[in-house]
Amino acid sequence: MTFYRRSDVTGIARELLGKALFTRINGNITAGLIVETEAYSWKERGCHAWDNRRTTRNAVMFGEGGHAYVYLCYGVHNLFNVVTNREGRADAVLVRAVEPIQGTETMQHRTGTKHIKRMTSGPGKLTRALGIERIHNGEALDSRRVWLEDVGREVSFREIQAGPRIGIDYAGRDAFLPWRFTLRDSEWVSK
DNA sequence: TAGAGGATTGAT
DNA sequence: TCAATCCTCTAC
Repeated sequence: MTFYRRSDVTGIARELLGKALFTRINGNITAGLIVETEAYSWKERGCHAWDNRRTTRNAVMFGEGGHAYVYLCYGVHNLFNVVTNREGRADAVLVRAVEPIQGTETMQHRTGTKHIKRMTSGPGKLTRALGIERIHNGEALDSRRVWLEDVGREVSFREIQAGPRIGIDYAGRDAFLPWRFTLRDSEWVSK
């Protein structure tokens, strides 16, 4: 868990590419290889914890790194973040897309889609496929229900593409920070 | 306690 | 381009 407790949130966001996000829901294990992430820091306006704003919703961001931050977006979608940094420093990495690697049929059943390529290509879609809901908010990421694993997928520096984050126009200049990271040429990224 | 709006998605 | 949808957050 020390991996998550560093202050380098953009470094962690890069390093999460190629790692796998697992869930076990009612005995069903599903997993996706992380191919797209975004970094958020309390130091910038894109972040829910900007300027150390502490609310009921974002409370887990202020806890120790290595926990899940799950919140409801637009009243419709659950978005999954990895809380990073030490207690009191509210940083997080949003997982925006994964490549299905286990339990694909279960994920198709949950999402009701035949198009596997579009099934997990977005932050709201991958949580639905993996069965992640707000009850998982605050869950430790070495738990039996939600966890991350290194599955031996090597990611070279050249494979990582950086660009501005999506959907945070309200953040002013901070919306231009190149804090969105994708695996170059992956067919599983959003949009 | 009311009102505005959101780290999205899929249909038009 | 637009509606869905439900809290959360802020201001009064």
